[in-house]
Amino acid sequence: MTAFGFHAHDHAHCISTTLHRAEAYCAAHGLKFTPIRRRALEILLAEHRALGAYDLLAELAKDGLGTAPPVAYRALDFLTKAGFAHKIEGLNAYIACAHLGADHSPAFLICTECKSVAEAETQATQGRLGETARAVGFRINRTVIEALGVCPNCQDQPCA
Amino acid sequence: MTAFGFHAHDHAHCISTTLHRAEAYCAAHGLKFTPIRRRALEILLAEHRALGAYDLLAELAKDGLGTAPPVAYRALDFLTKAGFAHKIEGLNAYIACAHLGADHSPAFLICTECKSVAEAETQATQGRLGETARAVGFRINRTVIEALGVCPNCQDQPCA
DNA sequence: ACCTGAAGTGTTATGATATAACAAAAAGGA
DNA sequence: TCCTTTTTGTTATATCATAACACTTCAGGT
Repeated sequence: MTAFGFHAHDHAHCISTTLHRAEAYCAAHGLKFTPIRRRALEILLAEHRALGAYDLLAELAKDGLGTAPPVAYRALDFLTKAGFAHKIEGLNAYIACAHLGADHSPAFLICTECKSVAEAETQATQGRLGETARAVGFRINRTVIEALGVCPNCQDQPCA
Repeated sequence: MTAFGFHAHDHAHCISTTLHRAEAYCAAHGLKFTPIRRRALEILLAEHRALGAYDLLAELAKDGLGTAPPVAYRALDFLTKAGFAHKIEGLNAYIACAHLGADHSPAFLICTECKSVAEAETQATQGRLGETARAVGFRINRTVIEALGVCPNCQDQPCA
């Protein structure tokens, strides 16, 4: 059990169902869910926190799945392109997608105390940014929306 | 002249007024607007584009203002803390603030073709992200809001 | 079964971004 | 002046990311 959207939940279940969904998605789209890629997703899913590429690599190395940086970056490249993971730009770190399957524009609430991350949905084309874009004729391809702050759990423990 | 919010404008004037505003702000707040810091802001202002720290350093070096990375990072640290510049997380690059003086939550429209950047204002606590944050009790300290896409100028020149 | 081409993997090296640490100099107040 | 704080100069190193190339694996066509 760990924070998910800052709430406790059945984490083992959450991991296994997501892995199965990823498997199904790959089968349906002709993508190869190789051992390295599968294990990388599993590692990211093990925490609802952003992991650095080298942290991921260290975990992969423990399983004998590779030791050089490209191993981790290739896996992350696959996972992010497939929509199974996202990069948190503000942290140079990576996190498993919480809404696997849907083609979406994620937004993140990142706790700077405990490093846990919650994923929210946004409609980038709505809101002030979308208005501004339309007003000046800017075409949006991708959005990076991240809020840094303090999650409810950490607010309850002010001096932890 | 270069793009500003993707529109042409009197750029020399824009640089000098912003520098003067920064000077006034520093005087009013007891901050030291040293030659390195002033020149760094001037360099960032010279383009409405995001510049890498090492690009900035190269420019500073031309003026004999330093050659080692900390020189650039210290200047950027000062400028960002003073609100004179922002970091574009999606590019690991830095840009002069277009709304100097106001304490604000900037949002950016970043053209991936010509690298020009427009700065918009947002109210982070409004919109979907703010709703979600309030709903789960998350306290937002800082937001990163960036849209990557194609500016109107580059849409007009599809095969440039 | 065989070839072939595309995708994936192993590995070395390097590039790009950023900071730690500490000494020297400058600025500003008591 | 003297002392403290801030800024600067410099070396070294940490951290994040990719280029390049050889080798392997696997699916599809014949």
